[in-house]
Amino acid sequence: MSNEEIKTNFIHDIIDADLASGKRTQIVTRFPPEPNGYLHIGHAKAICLDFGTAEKYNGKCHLRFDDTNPEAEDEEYVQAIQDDIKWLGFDWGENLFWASNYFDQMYSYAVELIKKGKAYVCELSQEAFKDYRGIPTEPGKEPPGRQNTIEENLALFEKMKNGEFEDGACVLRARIDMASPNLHLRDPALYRIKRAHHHNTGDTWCIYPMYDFAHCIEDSIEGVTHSMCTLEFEVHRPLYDWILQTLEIFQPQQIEFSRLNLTYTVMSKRKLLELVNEKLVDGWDDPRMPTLCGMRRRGFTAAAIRNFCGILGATKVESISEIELFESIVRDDLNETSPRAMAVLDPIKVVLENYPEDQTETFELPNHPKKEELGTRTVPFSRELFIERNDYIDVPPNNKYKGFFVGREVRLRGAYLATCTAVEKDADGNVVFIACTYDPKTKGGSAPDGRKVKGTIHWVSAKHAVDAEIRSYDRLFTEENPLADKEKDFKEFIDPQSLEISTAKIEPVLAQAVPSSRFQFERIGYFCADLDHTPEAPVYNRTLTLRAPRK
RNA sequence: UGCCGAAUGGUGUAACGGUAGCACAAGCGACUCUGACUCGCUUAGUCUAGGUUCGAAUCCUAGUUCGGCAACCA
Repeated sequence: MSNEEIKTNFIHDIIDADLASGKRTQIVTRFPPEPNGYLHIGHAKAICLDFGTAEKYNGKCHLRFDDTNPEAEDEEYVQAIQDDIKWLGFDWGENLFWASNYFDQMYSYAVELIKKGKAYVCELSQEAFKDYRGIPTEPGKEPPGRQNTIEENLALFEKMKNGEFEDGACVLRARIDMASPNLHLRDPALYRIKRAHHHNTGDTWCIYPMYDFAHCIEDSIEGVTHSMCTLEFEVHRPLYDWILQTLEIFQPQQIEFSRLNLTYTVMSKRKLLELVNEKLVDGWDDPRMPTLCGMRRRGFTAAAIRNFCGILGATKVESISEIELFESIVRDDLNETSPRAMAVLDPIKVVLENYPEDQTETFELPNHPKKEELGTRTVPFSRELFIERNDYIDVPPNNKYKGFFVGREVRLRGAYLATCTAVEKDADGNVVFIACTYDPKTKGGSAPDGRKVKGTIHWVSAKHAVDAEIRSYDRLFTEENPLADKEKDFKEFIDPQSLEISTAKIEPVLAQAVPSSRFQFERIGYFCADLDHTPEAPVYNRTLTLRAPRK
């Protein structure tokens, strides 16, 4: 696998300039997940940028849980998020932080804002405030309470904190500009009353800071120099800056980049949740999901995901990347690293009529055609074998056909050359078994007389074969962009064939593999032993097929 | 009709005033004990119009198109 070079991008240009000018002398970034769901490949892009940038500049990247909304968040996600980041190969070391650990500090900053006349308690209902905020093309109106004295606001805010108001009775607002063309500057809410049990602070607080107030302060406290986020926060940046400037505290620079979108998938947390809730997939770690746990179960590698994110880079252009690029990078990685083995997915029996009935022999086959260091494995061979049904045909369609037809000699990979002599069919014309003769002088697969054969096919010895459940996964949706059609629900575009379960004949080493091990099933694709896999009941997930010409 | 942002082959990106390059995709071919891998070749791009300049994808102006923004979510 090529090491995932961090390409330069516009963010690094900014950092280079900041370092050159002396504005910054060290680089601190952060990845700030809200513990309210599982990480997906879109998050991986952010993780690679945040951690990758810190790595590139010998800086630090903090992992900070942005746990400011206890209603939405849950402890269950905290460990899963950490596991996923570690799996991707990043390490935050000692730098694990929680927004909730700053609640005291945030509260005093809010008090400070009030003292500066820059915040006030507003008793307008959420609904009523909409009226005052106005619409983009027209200025808003001054809400009642905006002219409260500092003392009044201080007292009211304290009451808010002390639980003297009902949930939603009032909020603390920044006093900025009710006529601003940027709606986020029309006196945004800073604190809301919400009696919810917090996983970290318990019932200490009944008021919680809003994202806009909390996030910039978290970054500032931690000395983050470059705070990267996605494009939709662009219009929040003036507020981010306003809060820190008004508070006169350390000011990180917020830099926005575009989200990762992929063809044939959806990325929004809400939509993924719909798939899970409606049981259209088998949970968050369904191998068709773009979640990191799903992709891991599918057999995709962390290196491929990192490499992919690195190749995509970062820009401010809204884009949708082709899944083909990701798949190509996965294949590159898996081709290098996966041991080979043989499995027959659609078996049909071959009988080598001149091979002794009770004989069994074994072959030591290399696990990788180009990497000797991956070693060899023992593969048993006997008179009856399984081969793929489509490796026999009555009449070859073209001269590229590799398989058997009557009279055709092919190579049984790593074993012998064999010639098809006859085929046995049932009343309906279905092939029951194929009769062949093998050439004992071709042991190992090459003929002493130097004759060439057109094809090499894979096989499994019938009496040694183990039945395995194969879960063949494919792209979840039939449309490149399942969200493009506004008339239809994206779930209508789910491909019913995105999971097909079958039973295969696999060679013994594949049964013995431990869960999560990856193989290339020769001539078929890349497979990964599922979490459910046991030697007695093997289960393999298809990660990807081998590259194949389009049908 | 307000504000913010973005426009380079089919897709994702690079070029930082000096030969528009790379990868994926697509097509053709070679090689092959995997129709894989590998290798060779081909197709294809600077949103438009002006301007500055010896020279513009890059700077300026105007326009066009696309995206985001009106949670007590993040």
